[in-house]
Amino acid sequence: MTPSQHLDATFAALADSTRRAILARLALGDASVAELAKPFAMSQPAISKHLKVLEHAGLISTAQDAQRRPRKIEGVRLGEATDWLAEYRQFWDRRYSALDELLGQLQARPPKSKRKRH
Amino acid sequence: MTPSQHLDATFAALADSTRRAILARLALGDASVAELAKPFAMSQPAISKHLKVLEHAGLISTAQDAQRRPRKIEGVRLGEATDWLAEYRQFWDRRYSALDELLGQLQARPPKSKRKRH
DNA sequence: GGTTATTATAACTACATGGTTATAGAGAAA
DNA sequence: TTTCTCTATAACCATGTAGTTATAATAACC
Repeated sequence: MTPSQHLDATFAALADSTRRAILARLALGDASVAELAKPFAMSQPAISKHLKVLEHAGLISTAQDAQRRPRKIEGVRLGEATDWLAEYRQFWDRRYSALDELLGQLQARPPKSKRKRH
Repeated sequence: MTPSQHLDATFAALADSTRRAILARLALGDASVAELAKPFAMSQPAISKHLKVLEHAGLISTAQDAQRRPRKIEGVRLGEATDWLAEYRQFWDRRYSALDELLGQLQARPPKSKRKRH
């Protein structure tokens, strides 16, 4: 898979509130399919499908414990998605620009002398 | 739209390489539909559809200039998506944990004495 | 007015997605 | 061996998505 295809799969997997809730649960620790399905008014096969989408995107992995198939969160793709979004920080984050950064520093620790002007 | 629906729309809009490329172009400055369509081997109506998806997600807005409908990038939703992802930083970012932070500091400036062991 | 440029909309096709129910399979338990 | 538990898979349905071509709408230009 190319990096672009990774982003396709990652963002598509995150574009569903059920799957985001599953990730939120897995952030607290690994969990079986039955545990993951419990909070939802949805059949077990539906949850298995969501898990397949998440795993295809590389956001989770599967282990084995008797009949159970506990899922575990995997961070790499989330990091890549965050990296992609970081390129657009300037469009919402006031702290982004070098000027703002400088102004913030000046406000926190105003220089006493040797101020340069132009 | 609820915050969850915003995330649905945002992540779904980002799950397509054409739309991500359009955002990358708009990050360089506002652009008309024709300008946005030029790099793609795709019909103009197809681009208009992608723009509609992006606008529905609140990632871009439309202005008017004669027949032209220049698009502009809007950062708010990108920021919300980043905020959501930030909750999972610990799963990929080594710098996240307080322990790692401390270890990094120790490595940068190793203490000369009073080293504790266990 | 007639033409040209820019963009949107409509109608259509092919395929993906998100859900269902029914069933199969693998492993533990009795 | 039989039964129970846990999970996956198959078949199906409704809807959404991504593209197409054809056409309409709007504004500028001659």
